[in-house]
Amino acid sequence: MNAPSGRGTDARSRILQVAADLFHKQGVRATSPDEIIEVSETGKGQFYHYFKSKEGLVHAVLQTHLKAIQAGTAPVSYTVNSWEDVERWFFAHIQLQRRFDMARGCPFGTIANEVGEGDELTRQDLNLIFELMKNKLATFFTREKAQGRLAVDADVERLADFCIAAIQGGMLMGKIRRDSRPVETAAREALAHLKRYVLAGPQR
Amino acid sequence: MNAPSGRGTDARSRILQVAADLFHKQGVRATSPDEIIEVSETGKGQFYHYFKSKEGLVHAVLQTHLKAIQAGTAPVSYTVNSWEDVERWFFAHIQLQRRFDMARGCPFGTIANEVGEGDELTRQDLNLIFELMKNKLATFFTREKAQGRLAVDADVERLADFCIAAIQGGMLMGKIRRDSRPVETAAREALAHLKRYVLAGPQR
Amino acid sequence: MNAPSGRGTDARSRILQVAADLFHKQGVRATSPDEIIEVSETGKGQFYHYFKSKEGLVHAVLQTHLKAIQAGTAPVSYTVNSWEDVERWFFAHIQLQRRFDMARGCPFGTIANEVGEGDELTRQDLNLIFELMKNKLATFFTREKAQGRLAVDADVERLADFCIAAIQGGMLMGKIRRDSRPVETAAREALAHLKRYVLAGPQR
Amino acid sequence: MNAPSGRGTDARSRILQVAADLFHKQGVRATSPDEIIEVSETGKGQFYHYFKSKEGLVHAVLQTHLKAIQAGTAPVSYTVNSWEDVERWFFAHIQLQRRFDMARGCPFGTIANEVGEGDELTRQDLNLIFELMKNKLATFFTREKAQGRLAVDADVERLADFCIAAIQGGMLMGKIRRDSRPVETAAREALAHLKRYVLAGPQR
DNA sequence: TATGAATGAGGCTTCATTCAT
DNA sequence: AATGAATGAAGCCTCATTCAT
Repeated sequence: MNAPSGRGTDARSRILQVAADLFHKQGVRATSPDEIIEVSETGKGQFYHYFKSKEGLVHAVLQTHLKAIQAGTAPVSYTVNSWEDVERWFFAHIQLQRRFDMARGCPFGTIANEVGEGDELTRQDLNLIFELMKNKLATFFTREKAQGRLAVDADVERLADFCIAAIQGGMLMGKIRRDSRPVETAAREALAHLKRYVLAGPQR
Repeated sequence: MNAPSGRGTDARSRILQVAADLFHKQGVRATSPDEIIEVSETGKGQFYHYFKSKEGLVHAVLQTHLKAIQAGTAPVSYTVNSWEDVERWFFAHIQLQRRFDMARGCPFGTIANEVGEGDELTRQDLNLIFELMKNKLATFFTREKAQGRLAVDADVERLADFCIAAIQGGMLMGKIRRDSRPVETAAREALAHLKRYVLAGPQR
Repeated sequence: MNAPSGRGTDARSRILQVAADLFHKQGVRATSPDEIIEVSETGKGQFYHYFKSKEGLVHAVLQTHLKAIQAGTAPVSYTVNSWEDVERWFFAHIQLQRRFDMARGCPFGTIANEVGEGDELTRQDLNLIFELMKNKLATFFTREKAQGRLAVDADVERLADFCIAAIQGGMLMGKIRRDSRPVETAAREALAHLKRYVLAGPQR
Repeated sequence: MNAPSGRGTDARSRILQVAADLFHKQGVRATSPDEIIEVSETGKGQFYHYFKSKEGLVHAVLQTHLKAIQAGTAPVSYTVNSWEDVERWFFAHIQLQRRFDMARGCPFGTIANEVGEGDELTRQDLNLIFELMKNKLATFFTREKAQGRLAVDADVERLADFCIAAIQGGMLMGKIRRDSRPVETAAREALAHLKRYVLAGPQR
């Protein structure tokens, strides 16, 4: 995602980083190219040189997020190989939100909320991200099930979707209450629900 | 101003209705006073005669929503007196979303997602709405518990928060997938979770 | 100037009073009918019932000032019958300005400054006020001269104009320095200049 | 931005020139960015590219005036090295006013009169200009005094302030009478007052 | 790569006034 | 005499983008 040099401080990366942060903080609509340009200390020309439009930048930002998730370099680890990882996944979201004093929601949820009928591209980009998240969870559940540690009537896909919905909704409530308890509740109840499907399973 | 008769066709109501719809459809930021004025067929002056600013209009819209919830005239019924009502509550949200072809989220969630550090007033307004929603649910759970039909270890407040988080997250996912299944899943799993706390209860 | 009843608190007077104050404080252009209406606690209708336009109000305000000067009820006494009165005249302006923390200039000068090519009516109204001021001063000087107490080469009209210019300029400088010394200086130097024309004169 | 060559035909200079003229003609409040944009044949974007706000433009205009005074390129010469220069200074103001058919006042006085409690920046800018004017006069008076050509009881600072007040007040009166005589009077009387402090002085 | 001038549509708000009751 | 709904032009400013260097 960075320039091949990997310096990470070239204009393109700076714009990308600043944009990601501002989008998270205030949303896409509320963030103007001008603001990004100013904060990233680049020029107008640079902006439109690297990204053909604001929409193009949103795409690039989401791609960057996607790659970070895949590479495991995102602030939240989406790799799930154990029940502890599931818990970690939930609580990492809460941590993230706390880092911003409960004034922000999920970086993807925030952008997702803003997509309108015309933003098909952005919707697809977000879809990819949420699909990836879902798969990471579902894959773990599937494995557990295969090993007889999850109830046969557990629908792994649905459980994954449920996790994402719970954390997204929780973060939204956390943001508007400016209180971490709503998210914590959502996470804990969701976990409690998941655990009901867990079986003793064969000893490893 | 608003005649007690509730005619609903005066400029103020028209603006309020149009604004509520556009805010739901595309968010607050993406909706300009000009657009509201045009669609509601009023004049610029009228807009600022009735609402001192766009923020003031948002406040008025949210107040209207709040009153509609309290009065039971909202498109979703927030009155919960039975487990069927809880189900109805979940599915009414899904219905609402389906009515708009899964292109919109929750009217409150959409606005909530957009609040920034400066929109303290709006945040408070939303808080009131979500508190009300929560209370309606929590009150029912409390009653059930009092009658021995809910497990003693069920935290009614948390269960209510969990319901709201699940439906909010579900609707957001539904919108970005443009598919009703994610919400349905969220609703069903949440319900399943709730039901686990239900006891046989004393015969009436 | 008030309604015949002289109550002084009817809508018309209230508007007039508020307008005079706001015009003095911030000028005519910066004062909107809406602001006057709000502060005077009247309604739109009242405003346009009593004054056919904002310009009409300016006219009425200036007429009121003129009448107050004539009646001797203005905050500054424009009656000049002795050299002490001349001094009083100068220092009353300074007092007035001090009352407003040196944040305002002369009520007439402030309005005068704003007249443009199109405001012929307002210009005439101000002319009348300044003519009146000038006459009050010139009349005194003439009397003094007739009694042999003023040098024969003293041009009474010019001395009067000079007094007005000095105090107007002084007040302007006082306002932009937010310091009373510039006006005081202007007043004192002007007075010193006038005194040079004074003769011992016949004993009374 | 402003090329050192001083071409004066780039957008920024054009805006500055047009603004200075319109501010002088009709005041700051009566001059809209749109009008400046139209007359200067630039675009809205240009305006806000070069000046962050209307207030910023006022600041730039006043800075330009200040520099012109310092550089001696202003329409009125503020350099005073002799009594003829003092006279020239007074009459240059009158000339300036006559050039505009007595329909305008002093470019600085006009802006000064409009400053309100909130325009601290503008007030400071004007202060600088008037201070500069005052110093140019006071410096000359001081020199004269040092050379024994001015009465020892002459307060040079006060005389300078007095000159400025007289000319400012005179111009204001000139504008509202649309007659040059009031200013001329103010100038002549002020000069007469100054001359009273002049001593024969040592022969050069 | 990089800079920043230029463009014009549009966003939010206030203005002065008129009209109907 | 009084109220406040209605109107639309205008005021100040930001937006997303393109262009020339």
